[in-house]
Amino acid sequence: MPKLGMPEIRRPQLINATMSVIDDVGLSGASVSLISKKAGVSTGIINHYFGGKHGLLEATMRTVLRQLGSIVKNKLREIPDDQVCARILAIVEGNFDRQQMESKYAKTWLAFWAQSMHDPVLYRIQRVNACRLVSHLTIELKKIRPHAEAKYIAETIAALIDGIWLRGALSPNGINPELACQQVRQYLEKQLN
Amino acid sequence: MPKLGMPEIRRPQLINATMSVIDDVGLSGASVSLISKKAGVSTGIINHYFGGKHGLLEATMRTVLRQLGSIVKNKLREIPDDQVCARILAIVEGNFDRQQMESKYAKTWLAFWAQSMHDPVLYRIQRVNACRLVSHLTIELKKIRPHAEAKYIAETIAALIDGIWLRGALSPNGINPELACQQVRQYLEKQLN
Amino acid sequence: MPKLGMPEIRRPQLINATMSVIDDVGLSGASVSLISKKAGVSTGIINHYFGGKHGLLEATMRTVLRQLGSIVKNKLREIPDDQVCARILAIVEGNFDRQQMESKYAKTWLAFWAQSMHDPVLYRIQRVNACRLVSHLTIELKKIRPHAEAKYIAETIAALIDGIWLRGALSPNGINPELACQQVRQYLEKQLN
Amino acid sequence: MPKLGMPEIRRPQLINATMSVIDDVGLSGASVSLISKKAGVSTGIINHYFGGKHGLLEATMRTVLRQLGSIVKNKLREIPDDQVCARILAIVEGNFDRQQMESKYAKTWLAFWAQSMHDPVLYRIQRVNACRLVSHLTIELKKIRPHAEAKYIAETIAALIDGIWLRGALSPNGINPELACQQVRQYLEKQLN
DNA sequence: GATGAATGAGCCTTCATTCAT
DNA sequence: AATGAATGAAGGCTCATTCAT
Repeated sequence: MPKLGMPEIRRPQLINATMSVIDDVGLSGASVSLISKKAGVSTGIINHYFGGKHGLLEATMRTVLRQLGSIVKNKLREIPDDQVCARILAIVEGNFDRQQMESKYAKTWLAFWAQSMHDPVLYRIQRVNACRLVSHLTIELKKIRPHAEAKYIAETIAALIDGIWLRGALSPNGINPELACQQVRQYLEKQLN
Repeated sequence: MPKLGMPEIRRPQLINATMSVIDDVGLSGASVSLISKKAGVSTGIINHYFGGKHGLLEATMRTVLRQLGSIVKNKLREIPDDQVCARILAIVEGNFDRQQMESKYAKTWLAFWAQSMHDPVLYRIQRVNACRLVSHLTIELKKIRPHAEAKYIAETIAALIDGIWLRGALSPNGINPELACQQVRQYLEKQLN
Repeated sequence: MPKLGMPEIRRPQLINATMSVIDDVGLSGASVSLISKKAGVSTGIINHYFGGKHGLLEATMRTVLRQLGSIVKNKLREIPDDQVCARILAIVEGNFDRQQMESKYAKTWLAFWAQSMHDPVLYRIQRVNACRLVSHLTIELKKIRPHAEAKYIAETIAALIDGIWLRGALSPNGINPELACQQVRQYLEKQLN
Repeated sequence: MPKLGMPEIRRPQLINATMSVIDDVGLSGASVSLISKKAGVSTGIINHYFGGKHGLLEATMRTVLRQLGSIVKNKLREIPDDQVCARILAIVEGNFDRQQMESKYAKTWLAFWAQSMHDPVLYRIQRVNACRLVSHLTIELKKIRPHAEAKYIAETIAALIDGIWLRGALSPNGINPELACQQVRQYLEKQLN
C-alpha cells in the first residue's frame, strides 16, 4: 500500500523550505539543490511535485499571498459591515499581521515583487493581489465617500502600506506593526474629517 | 599611446547598457554577455573597467541613486530655506521627476532594492539613500514641528513615496507623477493643519 | 533508487583520466573539459564527485603517492627485519617499480612536485611523501649506524632516487629500473664498507 | 634621437621580473599582466621584445641555464686540467653556487623542468643543459677511468645533484650548499678508491 | 514515491594578443 | 619606443532538469 497523501505533506514542506532559503540567500541564490537540502529531500522531488523550479516558486508566491488574504478575510469577518473605519483598519492590521512580519515573509514578498516584473505568471499573481488590496479598501470607502475619492484614498493607503513594508524589509529594525498601523490610521482619520 | 579618455566614454556606456538590460530581462537575467552585447563591446571590457560584474552593478546602482540625489538637490537650491512646505514638495517632486519615471529607472531601482537584502555592498548604498530621503524631509519638518513628530511625518512621507514607486513599477500604467505628488501633498497639508 | 556504487566506479575512472591527460598535455593543459572527455563523461561530474578541479587533482596526487607507498610496503613485508641491506634495496626497488615507470606516473609525479611549491594542500601531501622515503630508509640504517650518519645516508639515497626519476622523466629513454637500482646499490655498498 | 640600447635594458628587466613572478605564484600563475606589472611596464612591451609570452619564458629559461653554465665555466678555468677530482668538485660546487641557491632560481628551474616535458622548445633547451652536466663530468672522469665507468659515475653524480636540488626546492629549509657538496664529494671519493 | 547520478548549456572571469595612438 | 584599450576564446563552475533504479 503506497503512502497516502504524500502530496499534502511534501508540497507545504517544499514551499516552506523555499521561503527559508529565499530568506537566507535571496531569490537569486535559491537553487533547487539548496531548497531540497533544506527540506531534507532529493532534488528530483521538486520536478515530481511542481513540474520544475518555476512551478515551486509560483506555488510559493501563491501561498504567501493566500495567507495574507485569509488573514485579512478573517479579520473582516468579525466586524459588522457598517463600521467602515474599523473594517479599513482591520485590512491594514491584516497586512501588518505578526506572521507576515517574519523576515521570511517580508523578503520573499519583495523578492517576488521584483521578479514579477519579468515573469508573466508571477506578474499575474502579483497583480491580482495588488488589486485586491485596493479593491477591499475601495469597497469600504465607497460606503462613505464618492467613488472617485474612495478610489483615490484607497490607492494612497495601499501605497502607504506597501511603502512601509518595502522600507521595513531593508531597515535593520524591520517593521514595527503598531507604529505602521498608527501611521495609516492617522492618515485615514485626517482624510475622513 | 592608447586612445585617451575612453574610461569617460565606456563607463557611462556600460552603466546605461546595464540599466537597459535590467529593464528588458530583470536583474537575474542581466548577464555579462547580454550587457556587453547591448553596449556593443566585448565581454572582457567589463572586467577591465569595473573589475567584474559586481563592480558594474554597484556602479550602476550608485549612478541611479546619485542622479536621484542631484535632482532633489537642484530643486531645493531654488527655494528659500523658510518655505518649508515648498521645500518638502520639491523633495517629493524630485523623487517623481520625469527622468526617474522611465521604466528603466524604476525597474533598476526596485531590482537593486530587492537584491540589496542579500548583498552587503548594495545594502550599504541603499541604506544611505533610504536614510537621506528621511533626513532631507526631517530637516525641513523640524523647522515647524517638534523633533519626534517631524521624524514621524518624514518617515510616513518616505514610505508613501516609495510605496507609490513600488506599486507603479508593477502597474501596467506606471506612475502618474502629478497624481503621485498630489497624494503626498494632500497628506502633508492635512497633517500640518 | 539511482545507480548504486557509482562513486566507486567514477572516482578511479576520473583519476585515471586525469593522469592520462597530464601525461598527454601536462598539468597546465589538463582542463576539466579535456579530462571529462578522456573519461567519457560530462564536465559537471567532476564537481559532483570531487567538488571541483582542485579536489580531483588532489585526489589524483594522493592516489599516485599511495600506490607508491603500498608497493614499498608490500616489498618490505617479505623481508625479515634483520636483513638491513635487503630491506633498503627493497625500498629502492619499490621506487623504481614497473608500474611507477609508466610515463603517466612519472610525468604526473613531477608535475605535482612542481605545482606543490605554490599550493598549500599539494605541498602537504608532497611533504608527507618526501619525508616518508627518508624515514623508511633511516629506520633501517639506524640498525647498523649511528643516528646522524644513518640520516645522512638516507637523505643521500633519497636524493639519488628522486634525481634519477627527475632526469628520467625528461630523458627520451626514460628510466632503466635495473640500472637505477644498481646505481643506488653501489653507493650503499661503498658507504657501508 | 631615439633612446639607444633599450633592448639591452628591457630584456633583462623583463626576464628578471618573470623569475620573480614565477617565484611568487608559480609558472602557472605567471601571467603577462603580472609580469609586466612587476617590471613596471605595459603588457604590450612583452610582445614587442619577445614576440609573445612564450618567447619571454624561453629567454628566461635560457638565462637561468646560461648563468649556471658560466659559473661552472669560471670555476673550471682556475683549475689545471690534471687535477681531476678538484675539477669535478668545481662542477658540483658550481651547481650549488650561492646565486643559484636563491628560491627564485630553484623554483624557476624546477617549474621549467616540469613544463619542458610538454613543450618542444623548452625541452630542447633543457636537454642541452642536462647533457652538458653529464658531459662535463664525463670528460674529467675519462682521464682516470674507462669510458663506460666514467659515464656511469657521471650520470650518478648528475642524478645526485639534481635530486638534491629537487628535494631542496620543496624542503622548508631549502638547500644547504656545503652539505650538498659534501654528499657528492663523499660519493666520489668512495667510488674512486 | 523517491533517489541522486548524470547531463550540458550558460554563467563570470582570465588571459595572451592586437593595434590605434 | 611604449601604452593600455579592446578582443574573444577558453577556463572552471553552477544549475535545472532528466532518468534508471
